[in-house]
Amino acid sequence: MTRLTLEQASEQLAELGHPTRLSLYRILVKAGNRGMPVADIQQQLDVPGSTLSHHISRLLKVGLVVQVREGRVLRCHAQYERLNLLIQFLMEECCADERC
Amino acid sequence: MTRLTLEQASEQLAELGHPTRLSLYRILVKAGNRGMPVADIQQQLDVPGSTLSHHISRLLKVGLVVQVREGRVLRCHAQYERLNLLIQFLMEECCADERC
DNA sequence: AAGATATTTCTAGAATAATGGAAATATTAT
DNA sequence: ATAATATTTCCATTATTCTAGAAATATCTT
Repeated sequence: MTRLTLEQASEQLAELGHPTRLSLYRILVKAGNRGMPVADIQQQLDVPGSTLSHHISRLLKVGLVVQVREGRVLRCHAQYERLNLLIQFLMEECCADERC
Repeated sequence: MTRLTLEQASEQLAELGHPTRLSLYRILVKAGNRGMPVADIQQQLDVPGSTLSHHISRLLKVGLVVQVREGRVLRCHAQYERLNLLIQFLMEECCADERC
């Protein structure tokens, strides 16, 4: 994928637009390529499992996060590429006019 | 202001996370420094006035848009600085780990 | 002052999202 | 097979957001 549609971009923005999810996403960004198991995220965020799971699944749905199973642990990874596309989308046309 | 809090960032992201508002915001970004009157935006977006006003006020609330009255016209302007802060926030720590 | 224009505020109904406990599923260990 | 662990799915409740008509406000024109 090389470019987001308005729909895709607004969906992703909406998912990042929740404090718990934004925090979760940043934890994963910070965790880098090794990612992080759900349990570790939960420890950092201090929310009930079902709530956390709900938020993770929303980030999964829009492709900002990916999960890989490792035994009984599910490891989550931030999808940097998606964030880059989103930022690209936000900056598009930003200089169609004058200085920016 | 030089840095957003998580709360501020998530509020702004939530407001951009709606297709009509994202579209509206991009129209203003594209319009550049001269901005655009509400009526002109309405013509481009084709939504009822009260709906448009609601969306504009949400963007105003988080500082992504600013309005200046010119007679009976209200001219809207995108606040690029805010978007830059937001993008900065999203990219923070992005390379705390390895390649990015 | 009255009328026209631009836009907002009020209001209410419909839709969507957030939260978290309890039950279900998947995997590993004994 | 049973138990233990990790996580999700189900469910119901509460809260928030969306939408748009109608009324209100602000400004300009005559």
